[in-house]
Amino acid sequence: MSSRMRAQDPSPAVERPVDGPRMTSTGEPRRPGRPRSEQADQAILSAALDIFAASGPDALCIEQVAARAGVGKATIYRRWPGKEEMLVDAVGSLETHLPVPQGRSVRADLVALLTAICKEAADPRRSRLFALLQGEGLRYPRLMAKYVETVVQPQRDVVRSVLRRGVATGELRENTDIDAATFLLNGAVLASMYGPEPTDARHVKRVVEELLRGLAAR
Amino acid sequence: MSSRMRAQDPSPAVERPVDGPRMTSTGEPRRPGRPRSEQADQAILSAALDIFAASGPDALCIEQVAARAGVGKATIYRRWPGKEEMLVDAVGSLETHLPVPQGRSVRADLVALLTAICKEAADPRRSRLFALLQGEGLRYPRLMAKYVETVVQPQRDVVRSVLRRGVATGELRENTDIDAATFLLNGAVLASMYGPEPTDARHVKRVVEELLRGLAAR
DNA sequence: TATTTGCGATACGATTGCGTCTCGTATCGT
DNA sequence: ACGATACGAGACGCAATCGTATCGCAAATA
Repeated sequence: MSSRMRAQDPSPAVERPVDGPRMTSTGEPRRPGRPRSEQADQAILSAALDIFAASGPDALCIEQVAARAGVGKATIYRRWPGKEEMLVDAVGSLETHLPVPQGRSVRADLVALLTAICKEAADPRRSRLFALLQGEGLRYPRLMAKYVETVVQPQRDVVRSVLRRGVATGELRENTDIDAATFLLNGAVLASMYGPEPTDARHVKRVVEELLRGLAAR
Repeated sequence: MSSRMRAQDPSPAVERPVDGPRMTSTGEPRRPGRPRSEQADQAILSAALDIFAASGPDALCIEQVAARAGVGKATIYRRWPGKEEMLVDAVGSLETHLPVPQGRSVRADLVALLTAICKEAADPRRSRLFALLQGEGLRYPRLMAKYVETVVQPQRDVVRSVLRRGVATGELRENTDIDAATFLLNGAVLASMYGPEPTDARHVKRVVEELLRGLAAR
């Protein structure tokens, strides 16, 4: 859901018969006059993400976004009342593509998942966004919440489901602490984002391996 | 080392006989005139850290720092040429107090260390600093480097030394992947800094426990 | 005491980004 | 055609912050 009622959505409650040209592509009633450009929408959000990644939420300025998107400032202010609202929608436009766990083994599933997450994180748009939100989250709570909802939560949910299934099938200890394990796994990915190295597949494999085996000597 | 030559340190190479009042507390030659106020130094650095934690490196402005420190702007510009140089020294003034590993067991040492690290991280000055640097590190490389040198590196070194000693004493598997384990441990602490919960001692214990035992069923 | 430097305070011009507004043009429904 | 709305472009005034300069006073050396 958008963070703000758009001008072209006067009221979702208004019902109209389906009669072709009066409806937008989303099936809602349409206002007279020239419709807003979907292309401009996308260009703005994309430019916002790029500049956000490059500059952070403070240094990002509407004028830059407008310039890069090739639109006028008014075109942005017509859609969002301010910087943060625009960014919330920009973050919401991100999509997370995670592999579906194959279920052959917890090890294979975790490696596949963490590899995919690290790969996504290698996209500067996401890694910078992520890192910046770590720091600015407190000052941009809605932005932070949107990011967690859009990106973080799905990742964490999949990891947890893999761990839980591992316990169910007996591949993992019965009394495995799912929360602690999730912390360890998420954290390892996280910590890998500091360094300059882009976290290759071997690294992920080693981390999963160590966690499954445990450090303690037998 | 300071990021900048202070005016009162014209040249470390100049040698002078020790003759009491002509020397500063650091034993360096002294200029005529009123010496700079150590109190102002400390007030500025402290205020800078506070405001940095509250606002981030962009929103932090010299005027605010001067106001909170109770000094004039000129007193700041007399010491540092700009914002980043001041912040580098401010970060350098942080001190890390880590417990010395007792060596009774890897488990106990790790729990003690991670607990201390989490506790330090609960200080907003540090946690916000840390989080902000995650995001702004690329734009403030010297600041980031100073923080890593002052805070991160010591922590990582101690954790690694504990793991290594564990391998030496046989408490940990001989072929333990120290790098991967360090990632897991650091990451778990890191990941815990997202949530609103302040990462209590129980959490740390569980994380260490799971990592030592391993998730895999026997 | 004379000199030198630091002090807090504040005024200053320059720069930057904000959010509003107004152009003339383009694209819709009627 | 006509009214309505969106478009790109950019001018405008406002506020914040920058870094410099200048007060008169304080604290040190010589």
